[in-house]
Amino acid sequence: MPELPEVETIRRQLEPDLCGRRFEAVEVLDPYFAKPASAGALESAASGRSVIDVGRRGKYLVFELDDGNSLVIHLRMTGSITLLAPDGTASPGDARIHAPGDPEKHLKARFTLDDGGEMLFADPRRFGRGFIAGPEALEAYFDSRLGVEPLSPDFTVEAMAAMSAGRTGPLKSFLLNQKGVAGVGNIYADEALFRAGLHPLSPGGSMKPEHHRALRDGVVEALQRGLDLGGASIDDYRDARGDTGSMQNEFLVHRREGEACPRCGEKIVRIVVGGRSTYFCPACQKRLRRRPRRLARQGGPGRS
DNA sequence: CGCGCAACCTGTCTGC
DNA sequence: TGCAGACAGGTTGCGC
Repeated sequence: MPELPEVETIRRQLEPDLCGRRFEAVEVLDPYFAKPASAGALESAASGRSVIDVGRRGKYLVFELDDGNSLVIHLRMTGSITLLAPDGTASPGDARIHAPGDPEKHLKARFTLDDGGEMLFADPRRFGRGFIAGPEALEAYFDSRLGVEPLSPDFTVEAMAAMSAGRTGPLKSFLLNQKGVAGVGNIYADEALFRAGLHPLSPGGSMKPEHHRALRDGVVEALQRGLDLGGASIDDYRDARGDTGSMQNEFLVHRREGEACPRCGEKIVRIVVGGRSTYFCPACQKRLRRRPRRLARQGGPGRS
């Protein structure tokens, strides 16, 4: 569920209320949450520590602690974080209320704050993870998994060209690979490709300079739109206040199979790419040829 | 190294 | 109503 816009929305809500606060108590209710480390290790490393900063890298939330270590949380598919006010105010999406059946069935971790508030992590599908890491280990962890931050100045047309060069896999898979652009998931990959006018099955390396720019811009615009709307709530997603986002009301193609393309009116099609549902407009998003056009002759404008 | 796909889990919805 | 099967925002590991 949560991709960059959703995670960033949560981060922005947590930051002002969490910075300067101390984790009075930390309870890991499901050992899966702390895997591969132990629940006890996470509890003891985080409890008693104050939060210096709340950051984000790709889809990871990073709570920087006062001892130099960081608590890192990834929501994966269905994880959610809910911040409860000191007075115990239960917001509409309160994980304990939202969960069907047993009120605490999906609650996986509880971080009690020194002002009486609570940060709750819930996750019905149990894919979400939390761990503690020192600065060097954390840098190595992210460096080995994540590429450029798409909303940073580093995400240039040149960067897009470099990371896609020579790739034979489909553009959709390329966007989902976090080592290229960090933070794009299934929703925003479809939206970005539509905005760029690119076919999800076109090979990454088939893009020409104008396509590099179009895709870079498409990714930025799709993510920024999602951020402006507080994320997309298809099913489970709620922000840290328990509210839904509204990006789902403005999907251009994602989950709109059979509906009219907002640009040309053609019916939107659903295919499966890399095991993931993929939606696009067959009229607006034409496939590119296998390889980029070569210079016609040896004597052409050379590479100086 | 790049790529495709199964696996990890649980819940919900659809079709028979 | 019951039940099998498909599908769901992500990432990792394995085989080729």
